[in-house]
Amino acid sequence: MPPKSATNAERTRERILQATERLFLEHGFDGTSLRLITAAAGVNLGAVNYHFGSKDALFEAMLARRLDPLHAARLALLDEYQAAGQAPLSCEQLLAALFKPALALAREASPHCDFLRLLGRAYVDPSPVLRKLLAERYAPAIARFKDAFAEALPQLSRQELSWRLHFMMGALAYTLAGADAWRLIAAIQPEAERDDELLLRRLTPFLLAGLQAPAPLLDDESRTTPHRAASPEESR
Amino acid sequence: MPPKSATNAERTRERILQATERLFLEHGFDGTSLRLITAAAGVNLGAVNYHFGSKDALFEAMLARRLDPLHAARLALLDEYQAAGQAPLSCEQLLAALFKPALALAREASPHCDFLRLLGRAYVDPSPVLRKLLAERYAPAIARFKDAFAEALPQLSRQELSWRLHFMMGALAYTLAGADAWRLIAAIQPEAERDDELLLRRLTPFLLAGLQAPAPLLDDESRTTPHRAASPEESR
DNA sequence: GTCTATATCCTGATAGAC
DNA sequence: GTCTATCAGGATATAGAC
Repeated sequence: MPPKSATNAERTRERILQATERLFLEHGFDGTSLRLITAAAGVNLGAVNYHFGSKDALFEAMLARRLDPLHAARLALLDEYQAAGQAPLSCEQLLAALFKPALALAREASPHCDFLRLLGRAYVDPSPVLRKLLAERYAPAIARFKDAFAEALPQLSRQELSWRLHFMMGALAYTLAGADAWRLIAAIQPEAERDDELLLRRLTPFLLAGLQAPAPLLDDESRTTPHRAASPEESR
Repeated sequence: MPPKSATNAERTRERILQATERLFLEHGFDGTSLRLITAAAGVNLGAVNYHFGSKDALFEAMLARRLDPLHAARLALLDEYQAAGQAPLSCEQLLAALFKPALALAREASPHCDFLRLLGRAYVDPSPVLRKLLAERYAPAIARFKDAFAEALPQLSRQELSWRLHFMMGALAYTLAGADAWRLIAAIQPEAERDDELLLRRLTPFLLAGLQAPAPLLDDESRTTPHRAASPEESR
């Protein structure tokens, strides 16, 4: 691909993709109209459908361009760790296999793309289009990590583990997305700081402790009656 | 709602609010059109603007109806705990002051309203309308909890605490929202289980451990990732 | 007062001109 | 190949009938 073959068409495509990324971060899928995108990219409305076919396909292309390499790198690192020794991997290692590729790509892509925020937003966006895309595309990669976590945390029941990973995913996605409910609500977050590496280094001990916490004492996994006697209202 | 004194208008209002709650859970703010709402509620489009004035005002009314009592109850419980003893409250107590009113209202409102899911969705929705609403309306309540957490976790710097609360909020909101990225992606979540109380009892030890985890050593390399000696361009 | 009918703008998509 | 002009339907909001 010599500089001459970087045709006008390819540069148009690129401008559309970058505008889509940026606007998606701010407005989500439903809130980002094609007109907003084309206005920001300085291209015509029809160009989107010419290059990508539809809004759905455009967003799929935009996300796949960033997330495919991420998941490939994550699995490669997981493979590497698993090949290194026969003992089960630790939670630290698994978090590293999840975070390090993300950080590397974030550094690589920046400043064109706020990569980690894009990742978070994709995970919390309510649009069925994105949910379905993520579900279909990245299920195998995530399932491998789930199995690895199951080995790292054998004391947890499969159900308990599922929930813990869900909690972890929530803290991660919400934080990355900058879904700043608390920041807005209570000025909780210091103004300037937005250092991806620092953020993940703060997040890691929180998640590790949460994952390794003792399992809660539940009265019975198959509770038939939610006994109101032990209900929290009366106790103090 | 008394059966006879409920005028036609009031019942229309109520049907609109209930439809809005249900559809917002599924589609988010941007994805929930007034047409969708009026079709579900069996009322005319104009009725919404007559009763509420605008889409924004409708969603504000819908959320305030649920979240105002929640935050009032949370603050009342916090007051009660703080009045009981002069020692700083524990994290357990603070989580209880956050969770117990939510659970009580969830039980009360159900099955008309999936209260906790509504709460979570409101926190993760990308729409600026909702973000602004939550920020302006519930800032004082949340700030009080932040101060209380600062007393409960004196070993954490203010900045570290801010992040931990942010992480906690993420796990909470994401889980409550049923933002089922991982569920969809990896069938992580067991099918049937959706028991609010059980969910919060699983979440509590995770959050407690995370909040109380030792603070990361940010300038020391002793807590870097395992297995790999060389981290990619460690420049700080 | 309450809701029907309508107005006006915006959305995603396409057919066809350059 | 790329973009202009335009479509049919959906978006919110309002003017006016009962």
